[in-house]
Amino acid sequence: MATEQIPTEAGAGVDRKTALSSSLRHRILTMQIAPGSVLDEIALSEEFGLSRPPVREAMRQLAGEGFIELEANRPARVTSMSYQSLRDFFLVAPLIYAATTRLAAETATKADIAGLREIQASFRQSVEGDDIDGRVFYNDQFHLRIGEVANNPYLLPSLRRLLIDHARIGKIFYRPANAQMQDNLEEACRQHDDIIDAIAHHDADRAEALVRAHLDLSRKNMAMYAAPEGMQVAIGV
Amino acid sequence: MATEQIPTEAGAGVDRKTALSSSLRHRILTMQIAPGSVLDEIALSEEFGLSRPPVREAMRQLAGEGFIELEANRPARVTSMSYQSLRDFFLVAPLIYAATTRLAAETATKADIAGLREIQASFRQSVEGDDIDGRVFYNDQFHLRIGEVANNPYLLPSLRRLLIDHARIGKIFYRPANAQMQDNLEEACRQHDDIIDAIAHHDADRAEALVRAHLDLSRKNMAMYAAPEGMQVAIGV
DNA sequence: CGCCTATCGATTGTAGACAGATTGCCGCTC
DNA sequence: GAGCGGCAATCTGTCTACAATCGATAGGCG
Repeated sequence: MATEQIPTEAGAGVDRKTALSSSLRHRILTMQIAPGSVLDEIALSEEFGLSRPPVREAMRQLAGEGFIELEANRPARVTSMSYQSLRDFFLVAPLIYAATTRLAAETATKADIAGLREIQASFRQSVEGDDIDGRVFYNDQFHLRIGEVANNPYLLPSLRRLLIDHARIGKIFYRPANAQMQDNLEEACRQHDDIIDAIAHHDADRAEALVRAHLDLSRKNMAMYAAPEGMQVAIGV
Repeated sequence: MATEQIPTEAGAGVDRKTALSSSLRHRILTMQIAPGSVLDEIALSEEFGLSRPPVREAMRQLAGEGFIELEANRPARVTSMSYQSLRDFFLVAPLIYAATTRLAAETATKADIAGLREIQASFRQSVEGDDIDGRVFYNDQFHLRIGEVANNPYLLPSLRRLLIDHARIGKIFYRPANAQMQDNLEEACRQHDDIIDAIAHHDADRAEALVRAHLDLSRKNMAMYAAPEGMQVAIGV
């Protein structure tokens, strides 16, 4: 267990607790830690040079965000996934994604657009390179940022929860399997660009349509067994 | 500080940490602790006979649920509310409430219906009596239970977040001010009954329409300054 | 031979005490 | 007299150590 790889994406050298949280989020999103796995408090405290209480605090927080599940007198486990999860996901995702994207299109500033383009640049780089975890991570960051631009505290919790499993579903299904999937990936990348454009032009209708198509692409990319049509949403603010 | 009043609604004598969480939730929902108030770790640890670490754990959890807000090296504060909050609330609430209610109508079992009726009985009792906190609390429980019946892990986080402010908005505006408001309150109570009926008959369309009307009633019950129309949702599963 | 039970080990939960940061106050200087 | 700087008190963040609970294994009984 000398593998001391600490991928603290934010590079928080001093704040080890933040590093712990970020690292765990990243590992869970990229399935370095599989759904259902147990998390050992002592191992984590040693890895990050902390004692157990702050580790436990971080656990509670991650549990609140939906990354892990806690049970009394039992070890923490990474939130599990099932076929039911997939069904639930594709039922709700269009609803939430469409709503956040619409709101983002209405309120985005130039700084917001710049931030989105920056993330998208990293995503495109991951797509062109062979960085699977990067794709998963920056796709997550992209949609999360849209949610932050939308800036509605009631919508964000569900978006965050969706994004966790969006990343994990992606990690499962977006393997470099065949040429068709590579095409789809590049299509997804173009859709990101188009979504940014629509948001930049405050075109909520187009942004919503694009994000729906974006989700449909994900859905079609995997076996159809778990994919209902999803809720339709028409927003008239 | 001999005031050892422990209003643990669940009466969890042994599990003091659960009692702490439940009590804080209840106090925040009923605005016994006002938005923006600071929470003193030491005072809470003394009140519930705990040391600070478990109190801090509970704080992290409550922060994840949206009840309080944490900042580094600063005291925990109850999540604040603003005019913007009200606007955001009525924009998103119809979307989430409609979706959860539809799903509940599709999946509810007889046991679920019985549970809803039980909560509704307590709500009606609070309405007929003069128990304002009871109204706030059981209305919260009613809609939360519908969310639990819907049983979609991606929808629940936002519903929970909405319900926090639904309760607090209710506490602000549903004072026993005038006869009109009393009428509205009784109307809301009848709507609850109707919603249960619609769910029991698996009539998703009717359930959705009812819950939208239910929210409109809330919206009309207060000054119109903060109330946009809200997003429309049409669900075709 | 199989099932139940009791004890042991390991892990979770908690307590009390210590370092680091922040805020408010007081005194000093201009 | 007003503004700035330093000091102290308080609170947050953390650590070490102890208690309680759970799971597994081994032994005994039917």
